[in-house]
Amino acid sequence: MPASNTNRSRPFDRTRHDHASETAEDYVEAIAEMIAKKDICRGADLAKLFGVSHVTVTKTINRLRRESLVDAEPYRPIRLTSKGKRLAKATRRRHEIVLSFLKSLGVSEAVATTDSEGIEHHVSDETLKAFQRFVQSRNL
Amino acid sequence: MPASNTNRSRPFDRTRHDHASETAEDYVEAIAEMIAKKDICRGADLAKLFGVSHVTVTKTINRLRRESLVDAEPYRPIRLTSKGKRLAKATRRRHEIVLSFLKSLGVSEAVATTDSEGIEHHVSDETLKAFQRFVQSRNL
DNA sequence: ACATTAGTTTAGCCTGTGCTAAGATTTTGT
DNA sequence: ACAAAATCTTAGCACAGGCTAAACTAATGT
Repeated sequence: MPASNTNRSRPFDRTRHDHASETAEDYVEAIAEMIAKKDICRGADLAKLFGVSHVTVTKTINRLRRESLVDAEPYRPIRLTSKGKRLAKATRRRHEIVLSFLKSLGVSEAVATTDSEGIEHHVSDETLKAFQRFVQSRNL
Repeated sequence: MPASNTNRSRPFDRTRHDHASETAEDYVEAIAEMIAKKDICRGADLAKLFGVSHVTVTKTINRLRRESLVDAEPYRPIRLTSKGKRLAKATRRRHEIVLSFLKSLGVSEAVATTDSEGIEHHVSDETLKAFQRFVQSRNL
């Protein structure tokens, strides 16, 4: 969530809600990627990807539906709403910047992949811009 | 937790447990800092610092006690066990590296402070070393 | 067509982290 | 000494995200 990341008033404002939106970001990003790759996204795929049970996926998807990020009838593949697509796009952009930044810094591909997953949700717009500047300066 | 951070086998291995250990890290770090500063740490201080109710603090402290990170009798100030102190020290080191790294990158003090809070828990040893190298190279 | 398999949902449980309200204990001020 | 203030605990609720077991629906193969 680019906007809310910027407006974090004070430190230590990370609560249950922050965790929930991180999960939301991970899900919409993964859903968008799967649809791009295989034209379809099923809960079972997400369960495998995230290493959780399909039941957990169902529950989370229901929450995302409540939040109008995801659009899916029972027993049907999962799609993103336009709101979900927007969030997925923003999350992906952020993720890519963090990943290429870590690689530019000299972190190995494997570790950069893992760490960028964790870091992407905690990077403000200002820091993201600093990351971009750095990558750009390295790729001259 | 430096060790477990390094050994993350695959991406997306962040579960309830990861969130719980982030909380643990934040708590022991804060407790150590308060004791260093004011010689004493009370739940009410933590509640104010983290912006949660004191009841939430009590519950979390109870969990940390179960995990032998914290040592406290009822209605008494909170202390760290040696395990807690070790974790606090490691967390603090990590935090400081991330913070000075962000500042070296040109991120403002305020934003670096906030972002380092979020990022510190997701940085592997390899990435941390890359951060250190960068800071060092800037401070020549 | 229909049985098997794959995928999904529902029910019911647990833990962590959040809350308010109410009660208990310590500390503090007079 | 003791009332007021500060601090802490307990009880009881909510929600997110984890699980297994069991039931249901859809897709697939012969």
